[in-house]
Amino acid sequence: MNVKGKILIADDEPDIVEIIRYNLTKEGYEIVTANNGDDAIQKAKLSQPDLIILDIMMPRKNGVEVCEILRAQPAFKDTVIVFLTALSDESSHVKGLETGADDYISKPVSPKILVSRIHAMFRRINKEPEEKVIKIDNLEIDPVKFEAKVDSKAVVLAKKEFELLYLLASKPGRVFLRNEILNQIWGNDVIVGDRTIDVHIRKIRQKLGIDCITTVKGVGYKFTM
Amino acid sequence: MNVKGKILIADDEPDIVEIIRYNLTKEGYEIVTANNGDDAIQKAKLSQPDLIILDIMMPRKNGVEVCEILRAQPAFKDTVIVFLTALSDESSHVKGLETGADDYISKPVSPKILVSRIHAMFRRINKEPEEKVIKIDNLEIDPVKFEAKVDSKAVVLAKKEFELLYLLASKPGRVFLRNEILNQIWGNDVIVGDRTIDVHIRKIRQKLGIDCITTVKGVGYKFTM
DNA sequence: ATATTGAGTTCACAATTTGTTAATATGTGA
DNA sequence: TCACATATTAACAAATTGTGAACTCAATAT
Repeated sequence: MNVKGKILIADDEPDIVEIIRYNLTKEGYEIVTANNGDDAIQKAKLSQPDLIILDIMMPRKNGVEVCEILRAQPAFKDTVIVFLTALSDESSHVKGLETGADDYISKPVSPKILVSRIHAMFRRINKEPEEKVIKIDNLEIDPVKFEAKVDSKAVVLAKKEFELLYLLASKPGRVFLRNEILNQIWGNDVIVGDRTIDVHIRKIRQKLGIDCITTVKGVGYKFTM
Repeated sequence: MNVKGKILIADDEPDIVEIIRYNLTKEGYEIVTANNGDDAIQKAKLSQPDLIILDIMMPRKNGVEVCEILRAQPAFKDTVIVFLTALSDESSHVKGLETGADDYISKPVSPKILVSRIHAMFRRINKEPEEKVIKIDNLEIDPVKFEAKVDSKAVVLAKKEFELLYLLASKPGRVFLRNEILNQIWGNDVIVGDRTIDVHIRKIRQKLGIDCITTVKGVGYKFTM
C-alpha cells in the first residue's frame, strides 16, 4: 500500500504512542513519534508531517504550547493539528481549539474511532484548496477574481469585507463565533476591537443590498438566504 | 490489551465489588473502588472515571445522593452513572433515573450481562463528542446552525433558551436537576434565582409550541416526546 | 513634497434584544 | 385543604449589536 500521509505522534506515554502507531501504520500512514514537547517541535520541523497528534499533557512544553509555537511558523500554517485530551478535561478542548488546533480526540482512544477521525482529517486536507466560486440564489462570490455579484451586477468589496463574506458564505447556515471570525480573517494573534467585525458586516450588508447575513445575538453571525 | 476506560465501583459489599472488578478488569477496564458514599465522591473526583457504578444502598450517603452531588458538578457532566439496585426495589429505579442516572443494573448481577451492558455504555461514550444535530420526531436542533426547527419550520431561540433546550434534548428522558442545569448553562459561580430557569423553560415551550419538556416536581426537568 | 483617497479601525452612543427578578397566580401532592 | 413548587406575567436590568463620525495609515495622485 502506498503512503497515504505522514503523521507525527507526540505523547509521553509509550503505550499510547504504540497503539496509535500500530493502528495508523496498518492503515498506510507513515509515522514519526516524539515523547515530549521539545522533541515534538524538532521532529515536526525535520519531517514536515501532514498531520500532528499532540498530547496535551507532556513534559518539556505541553501540547498547547507546542501548537502555539508551530502555528506561529508559516511552514505549519496548513498542517493539521489534533489534540489528545483526557475525556473530562473540557477546558483543554476550548483552549486547544482557540490555540489553532483543528480537532481533538478524547482519551482513552478507541482505535476504530481514532482511525476514522484521522481518515476524515486527511480527506479534508486533500480536498483541493477550495478556491471555488460560490453561487447562492442571485449572489455570486468568486474568490479568484475577487469579485461579488448580485443579480449579475458586480459589487466592489474591500479585502476584509470580501474575506468575511466568503467565510460566512462558504458554509451557509453555520454560525461563526466572533472568535472564529477573528481567527480566520485576522489571524490568531491580531487584536482588534469588538466593534470592528460589526462594522465590516454592516458594510457588506450595505454594499450587497440584500439581507443575507443573520445576527445570532451572543453567538455570532451566519449566512442565510 | 490497552485500557478501554476507567470505571469506579461503589458498593459496601466486598463480594460484589470483587466480582465486578474481576470481570471488568478481565475485559481491559481500569477499576477504582469505593465502599461508601463519601468515599465514592472522593474517588470520583480523584480518578475522574468514565463510568461510575453506584450501589443504591450504601452507608454514608446512598447512591442517589452521591449521584445528585456528582451531577451538580460540570466535571461529571458526561460521566455515565449506573445504579446497582436490588431486583425488587422498583421505587429506586424510578428515583434513580429521575436523579440523572443513565442506567441501572439489577442485583444479583450476572457477570455476562454486566459486561455487555458496560460495553454498550462505552460504545455510547466513545460516539464522537462532536456537537451534532438532534432529531426527535418533528423537532430538529442544530447546534452548528444554532437553529431549532419544528415541522421543518425554523424557530428562533435566544442563546440561553437554545442551550437549555439542547442540554435537555441531548439526553431525552433523563431528568436534569435544577442544580445541574445551573452549572451546565450558567456555570459554577454564577448565581441566579430559581425562577430564572422556569422563565426560560416557559419561553422554550411557548416558542416551540409543542409539549416536549416535562416538569418533575421537586427535582427538575426532562425532555420527553 | 504635499494632497487625496480609501481601507481598516476605533469610539461614543443609540437601538435592540436578552436575561433576571419580583410579584402573583396556579396547580399538585401529602 | 394546606404547603410547597412551579407557571405566568410584566417590569426592569444587563448585555449585545448597529450606527455615524472621526482617526490612522498607506498607497497613489498632484
